[in-house]
Amino acid sequence: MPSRTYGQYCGFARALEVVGERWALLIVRDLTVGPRRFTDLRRGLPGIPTNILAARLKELELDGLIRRRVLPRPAAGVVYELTEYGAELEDVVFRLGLWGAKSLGQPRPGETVTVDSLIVALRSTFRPAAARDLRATYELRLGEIVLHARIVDGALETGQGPLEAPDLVIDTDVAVKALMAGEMSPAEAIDNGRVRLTGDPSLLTRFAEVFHIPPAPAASP
Amino acid sequence: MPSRTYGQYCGFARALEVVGERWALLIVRDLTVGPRRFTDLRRGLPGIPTNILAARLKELELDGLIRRRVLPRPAAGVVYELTEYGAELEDVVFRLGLWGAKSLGQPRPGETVTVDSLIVALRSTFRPAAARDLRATYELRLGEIVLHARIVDGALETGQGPLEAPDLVIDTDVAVKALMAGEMSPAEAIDNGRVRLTGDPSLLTRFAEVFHIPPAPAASP
DNA sequence: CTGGATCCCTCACGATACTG
DNA sequence: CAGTATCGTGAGGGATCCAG
Repeated sequence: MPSRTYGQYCGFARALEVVGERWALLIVRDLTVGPRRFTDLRRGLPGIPTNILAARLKELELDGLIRRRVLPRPAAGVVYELTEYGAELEDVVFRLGLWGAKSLGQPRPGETVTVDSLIVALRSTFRPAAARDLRATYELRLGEIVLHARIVDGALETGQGPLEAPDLVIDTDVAVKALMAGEMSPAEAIDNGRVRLTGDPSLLTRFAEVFHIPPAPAASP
Repeated sequence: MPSRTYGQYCGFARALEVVGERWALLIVRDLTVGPRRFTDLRRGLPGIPTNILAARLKELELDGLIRRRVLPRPAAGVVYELTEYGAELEDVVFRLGLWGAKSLGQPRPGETVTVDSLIVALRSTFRPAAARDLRATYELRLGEIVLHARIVDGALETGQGPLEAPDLVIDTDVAVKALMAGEMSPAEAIDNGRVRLTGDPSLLTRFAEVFHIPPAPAASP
């Protein structure tokens, strides 16, 4: 049952046969953040039918991208995690995400933001060069969503949830995308109330430099 | 009619909404090689229904990835070509193709090879560093498929069809993949007759160095 | 509660025929 | 050559149910 094929002996076509099915790459995206339970994935993929999620997980496991692991006691349960082969897709996920971010205007009705997609957004926009001389911890809040980033020596660590004593808490909404894309300056963002800070305000400028969505090229009609 | 959506405000999800539909990225793949007519694309995508091809082209044009251009006389006709935004996907196509190439075993029954997919394969596996001191022209033949590559000063030029006086003509079949992946040495390839050469045989070794599929990591079960 | 399996319904896709 | 029209099929959407 090798899902639908393209009939071409070609690496790229083969890649699409493996991860080109609907939802598949979104599952991979969330798993690049870390191992996840069935229910975690379901929460992170609003609207995915459970049968589809189960089917994709089976296919991805069969193709060697993910591994199903039964947790030892007392945690009990099952997690899915990327194999090394699956993890090699991280870079593609990052680049495709950056490319797609350029087409992100305003959220459409009903669109939500998930923790893991935001973590991926931070990791994919992270510019080590711009973070060389920075040592800071951030806590980012978008409504219910809370996550954190720790920057040390040009390296980035991210995770869900709050931090004990972050250098800066950024309380915001989807406007953070405009900030990261350079469409809104930190000063503007504060002035119009789209971000509210707790901590060292100068770290917001660094944030926008370190997590940066490159601008789209001029439209060619 | 923004095809099916994922309901997430996320650059990556948006990217999949734009190019995640079946066939869409294969069309982009072929267009990275150059402008193509409807019929060219159809030939390069064996089995694509014409209504699907037409629908994808409309969607991709609407999303600003491709441009429909009516050729001036006397050529007459219509070509599709990537816009600058669409062309930014080239790198993702290359990387995904390399990743997928690792899962390419033997061709499955009925699988074909197309010119443009082979050109993309050459361009994505090309290693400028390995070609620094090389100046050579290759003609590659796989059955009916004929294409060429010209390497000058670490730069690569590719195209369909033969060349006037290539330094080396490589007459082969899908085994060329094993050669590029390092699974078969140039000597072996010649010995077992999977490649037949016309020209300077030593250039075959350079070919395998310059166009190289990196090996897969050890399987992690 | 997690981790799915099962059902039905719809629409995107596949195959083919046909037209400007 | 460059598509449009038609129609059948199966993957995906959505709700519900079940076992450990």
